[in-house]
Amino acid sequence: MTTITEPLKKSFKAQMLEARELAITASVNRLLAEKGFDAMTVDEVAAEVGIAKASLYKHFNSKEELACAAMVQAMQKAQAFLEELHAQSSMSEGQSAGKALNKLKATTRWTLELKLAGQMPTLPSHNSSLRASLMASRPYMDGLMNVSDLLGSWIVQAQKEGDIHPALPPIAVLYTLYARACDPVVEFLKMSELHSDEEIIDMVMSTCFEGLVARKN
Amino acid sequence: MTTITEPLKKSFKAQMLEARELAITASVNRLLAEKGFDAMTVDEVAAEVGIAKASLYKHFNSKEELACAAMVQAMQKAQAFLEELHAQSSMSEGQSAGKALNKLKATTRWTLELKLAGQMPTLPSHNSSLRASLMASRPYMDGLMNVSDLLGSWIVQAQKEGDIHPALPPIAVLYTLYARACDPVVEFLKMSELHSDEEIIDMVMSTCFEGLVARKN
DNA sequence: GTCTATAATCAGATAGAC
DNA sequence: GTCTATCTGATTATAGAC
Repeated sequence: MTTITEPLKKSFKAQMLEARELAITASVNRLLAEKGFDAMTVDEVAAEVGIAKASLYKHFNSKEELACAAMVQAMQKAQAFLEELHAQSSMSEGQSAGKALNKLKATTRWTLELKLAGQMPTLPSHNSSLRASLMASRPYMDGLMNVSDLLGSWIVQAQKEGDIHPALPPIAVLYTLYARACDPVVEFLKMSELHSDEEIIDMVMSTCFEGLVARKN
Repeated sequence: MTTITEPLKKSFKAQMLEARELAITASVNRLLAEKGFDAMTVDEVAAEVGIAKASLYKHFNSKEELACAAMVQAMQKAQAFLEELHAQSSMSEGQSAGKALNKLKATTRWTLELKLAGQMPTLPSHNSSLRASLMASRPYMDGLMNVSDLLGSWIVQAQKEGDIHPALPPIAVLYTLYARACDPVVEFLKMSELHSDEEIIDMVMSTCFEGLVARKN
């Protein structure tokens, strides 16, 4: 009777496939964080996953698709984090945790922690084939829109609450926060080995939100 | 009589050579700013300079040397700018222009202007063969030391004057300023075409020095 | 020193057996 | 779907004539 076994079989195979692809995107994500898209080779990915390069190409049609899948996964993680934060803050209306600025700070801190842990995939700074692929990827763009909308609303709210400089266009604030995901200051400070990860995060957070100039208030 | 003509001849040839190499580094500098080291091909450089690729390799032994020469030239330009600033401020002791913070701001603004003009060569964010070559290049490292020393002294002075946040290690401030040379926020804002170059610079300057958070003082 | 032509290498992608 | 072996194209670098 195939009516019973077939669906189960299919589901099992699908699970194996999904697991394999998750292992792949995890490796890609790590390599993308470590060396970036250009320096990452498909051979390396295959070696790290432990399968042949040709097998990779059964799952993904190109190096760009490979990287896209990893970026989409990372974007989904970001979405999950933001939604969690959103849900938490709804339960603490009026309290400090509910303040928009604090949500922005928590997000930025999370980003820096991810980066220091070597788990933040980095986009090429210049235009490249990967950029084009990402812009053509619905799941990625949807995720990006989602994240940007939520962060954007927090930025506007924080400006209303007088916590974020009101003269700055929200888009500029958004970009400034996004830029923390690829801030070279983090790597430089890490390389200097003079500070702990926590200290590095605190310094970058401070320069980002408080600025370099001393405050008198 | 070779005693008269020879030196002149030699000097002329040397001048031609220097001019040619200046044309080369200028092209490399532009391409480095536009697409970065990895995406820049030696063929492109040759095409833009208007000579054969093999001729390039008579002047420079590798792609890395080519890029190094351009980076050294850019570094020298920076040195010249800083020294000019230093000399100017010596003549206006006690005045606003002589304040260390203002020199740091002027330097940052100059960096952003260069970047917006497409004349700021960008290093690969991750380790690469170029990094190794630069670290092995005496003229580059000498220039970097020079620039860092001068900026470092201004940072310390600005902290003494109470203008820069005193809790920040000077090295963190230095890195934060260096990072403006490859700040993706500049490109993102430029691409959005919502703001003029001046506005972009003002926004980046503001977030860098004043921070995102509103100031009450 | 400049050129044309070519070598050498590396990395993305594919063929075809199993 | 996975493998080994191979193709293809791009790119760095060089040989050798002038």
